[in-house]
Amino acid sequence: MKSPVQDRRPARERLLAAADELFYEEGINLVGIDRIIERAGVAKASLYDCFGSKEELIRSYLQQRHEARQLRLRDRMAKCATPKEKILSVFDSMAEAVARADYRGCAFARASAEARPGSSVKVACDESRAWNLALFAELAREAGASDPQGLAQQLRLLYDGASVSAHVDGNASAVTAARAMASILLEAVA
Amino acid sequence: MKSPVQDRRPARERLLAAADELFYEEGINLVGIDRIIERAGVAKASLYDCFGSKEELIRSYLQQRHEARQLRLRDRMAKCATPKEKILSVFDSMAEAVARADYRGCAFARASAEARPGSSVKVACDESRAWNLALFAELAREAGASDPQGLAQQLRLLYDGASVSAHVDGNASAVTAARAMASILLEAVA
DNA sequence: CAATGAGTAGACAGATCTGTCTGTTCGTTG
DNA sequence: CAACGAACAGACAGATCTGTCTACTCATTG
Repeated sequence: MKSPVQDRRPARERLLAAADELFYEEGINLVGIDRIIERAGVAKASLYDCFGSKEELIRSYLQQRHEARQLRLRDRMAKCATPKEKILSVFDSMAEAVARADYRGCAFARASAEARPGSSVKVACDESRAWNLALFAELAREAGASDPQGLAQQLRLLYDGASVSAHVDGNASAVTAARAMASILLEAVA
Repeated sequence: MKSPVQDRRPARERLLAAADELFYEEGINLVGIDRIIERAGVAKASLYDCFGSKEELIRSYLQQRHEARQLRLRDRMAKCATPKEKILSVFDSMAEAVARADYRGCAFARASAEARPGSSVKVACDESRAWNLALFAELAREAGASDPQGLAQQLRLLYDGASVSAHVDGNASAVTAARAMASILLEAVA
């Protein structure tokens, strides 16, 4: 009677894939459980078997995005010769993301805006941000900056600004502008 | 029997004041009608008489914030001698806001993240952003920039980045850093 | 074959939210 | 005084959301 399962991936994977699409596109609060299980082609009970709660599903969705982003950046940086190039490649990575039609800004910034303070969702967002800053600081140190923390803060400021503008205004040139400003900051390090 | 109305301001004002506090502090989707009317000390029917819907109340809340911000900036800029000082005073205004204990980031960015695409809330956010950019562009033109639009975009990028960092990380020094970078951009105009 | 475990469909409870409606109080004004 | 409008309290409808629960299917495995 019922349609057979076409997608042979386990329920957990299909749920995460559906969550990734829907949560990112429309926001974690506007998307309900029912739409996720419908898109995933999964029973509600399976969701609660796998994740236990919507909150935990959101956390897993964010963690998955964070890890994917880490991989993407590591791949890209591995092709760079110098720390400075690695820093700029972070902006190149953003430019690539922004160019996609389904770009909706930083997933963590968006989730953070919707999350209850102190929730595990908020914690996941903060961890991702901390990693970003640490990455910039590490690269700034390798590049020989006299104040790596300060430079890292400046770089992230540019990164955040570009992300906001690219998303809200649909203005991809903001990323280019941010990269150019970052490049100027790096020239000063010499 | 019932307690008399202590606050003599009309219901509309009290509703807007309550909305301003709650929506800004916790987000437009997490705050329900009931909590607003309770804080305002107003009957539910009054809310719907005044605004017609929650959506319209949110729109009015954002409009009120936008107008208050315009006034604040105009006041501050009136005390500045040069266009460059006026531009930097925008960052000073943000520094002042960030220093407040109840700072929760840009109200428009937050509302925008929670709003449905195409909603009147989204439109209000876009209008506010457009005004910001136009202000920077106008001042950049007065300052004699060769590419006022480009400079304005850079300035807003710094502004957005500082706002995000100050809010999410609770890091007020981001505003100082953004102001310093803006100052460098302006020196280059000279 | 029998047992197990993963998955499915869908009803249901309980909470919450927006918006409507009824009926009342009270100050102002004609 | 009488009429009116603005505000009040609160019940109610209808939708939606999270999370639980029952009962069924089916493939794998001992």
